[in-house]
Amino acid sequence: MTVVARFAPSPTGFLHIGGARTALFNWLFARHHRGKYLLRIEDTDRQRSTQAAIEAIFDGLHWLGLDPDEPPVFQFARAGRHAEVARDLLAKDRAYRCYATPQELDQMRAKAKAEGRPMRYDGRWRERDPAEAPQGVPPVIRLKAPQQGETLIEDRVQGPVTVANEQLDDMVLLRADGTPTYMLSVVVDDHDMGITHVIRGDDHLTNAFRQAQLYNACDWQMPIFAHIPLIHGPDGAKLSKRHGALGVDAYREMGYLPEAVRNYLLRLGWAHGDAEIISTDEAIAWFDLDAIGRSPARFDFAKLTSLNAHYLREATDEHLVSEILPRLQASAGPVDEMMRERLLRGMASLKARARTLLDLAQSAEFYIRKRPIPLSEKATKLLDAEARARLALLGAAFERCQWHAAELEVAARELAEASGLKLGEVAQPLRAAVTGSTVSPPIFEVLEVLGREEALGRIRDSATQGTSPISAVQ
RNA sequence: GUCCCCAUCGUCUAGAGGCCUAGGACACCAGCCUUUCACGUUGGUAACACGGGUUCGAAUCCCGUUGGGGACGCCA
Repeated sequence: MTVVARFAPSPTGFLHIGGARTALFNWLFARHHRGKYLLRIEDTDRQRSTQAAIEAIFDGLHWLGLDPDEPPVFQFARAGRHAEVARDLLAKDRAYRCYATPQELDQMRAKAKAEGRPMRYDGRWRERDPAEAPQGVPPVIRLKAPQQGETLIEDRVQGPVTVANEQLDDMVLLRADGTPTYMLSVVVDDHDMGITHVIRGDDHLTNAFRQAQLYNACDWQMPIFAHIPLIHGPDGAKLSKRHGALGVDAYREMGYLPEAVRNYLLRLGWAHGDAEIISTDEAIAWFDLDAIGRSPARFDFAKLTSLNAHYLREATDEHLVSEILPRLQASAGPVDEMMRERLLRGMASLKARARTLLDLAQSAEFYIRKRPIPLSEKATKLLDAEARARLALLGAAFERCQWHAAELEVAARELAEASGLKLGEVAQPLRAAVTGSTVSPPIFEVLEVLGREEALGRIRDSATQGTSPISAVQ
């Protein structure tokens, strides 16, 4: 049997992180079994579905590398087919028209709650003669669900789960206006699309019982279900926006790499021994439903960030430069070819220190600043009269150097030694003058990348002019 | 309220009756490295929710308690 999996989001908001994980699991499962991974947009709620949300889902999936294997199916477009199945069921006496009004249903629920019974429709039109139908009330079509026995789901993650059929009521298939409900649409679409495995959030587990009844009523074979636990916030409660319930695009904006997000999501509720850093090929080879945990996982930004730092270090310098370029241009102005070259040469050291693309862009800014470069508060404080005097000496020494990191370092060490100073006492002012900050990649390497003219210029900008070197050292 | 599901360090998890003195990762703390910050590296703190069984033996199986989550729409 060829595996056909699907991701079926409703376009009522962005592609959130939980949805992304569901998509990832479906994608991995399909790849692992050399099957297909499809996308279905569940847009039957015309009020809440938006084009913007549809675009956000496509973009988010694309960014994560989870594009479907076939063009997406739009559920609303299939409403006719859904209604046809409902009429079919009606003809086969497996469904019936119900004329209960919303007010009646409200009363039913209130009464059931007061009596401590399940809040269900009582089936009052199930066997009633349609001739008794009230005038002018458009009926809904309900499934004639079994009333005895129990319904069993052999869930691949949760194991066998059963519910007594008395707990379930006769669900609405077709609304009074003739449009299909979600339950009907999902079952018909999954069947028609040849879906073999339904991998989705735990919140659908109870829906699966009702869907199972529908499959039976249609005499269709049921797909295999796998309900994966939801992602919770750090406090164990529902994931809130503040805690990560954001659109995938928000993670992109925060400077996370898609590889990192995927790796993080994969390890949320799934593990393969002690493996932490998992490549896509490994994930495909190892992924299976059996290893999915049954308990909900809490979202943890710290671990995501740590993974991101790893993938940042693994990324090519070229790629990272192009990733941060737009951000740099926005914050520090246009970037010319020479600056781009500097970024490229400095990237190896820069990326080892960054955790997100945001960090990276910020820490790279000094490479593209025009003189005189802005100094941070700490850098300004560091550059007191004494430090500036040292800089003047250092600049003079550098003038005589071949412009290589190693040689510049020797010159600085010699100067420090001659003045009875520690290297840091010379290097820190130098760093402040050249990068505008007290924190940077190794400073002699920075000097080399920056180039003789620019570096010497920056040193001159901060050095004390016309002060006697002798007095300045003291 | 009714039903369903879940329960190992702070977090993600390994663990499928003896390999467990409970392993790894993130976070945290300390040391080393070092011109700063990182990286790296060495070490450390830290968990089987509780109570009953079953068994020679239980983190692992069963029951209960507690705690958490989810579902109960003519939403999806």
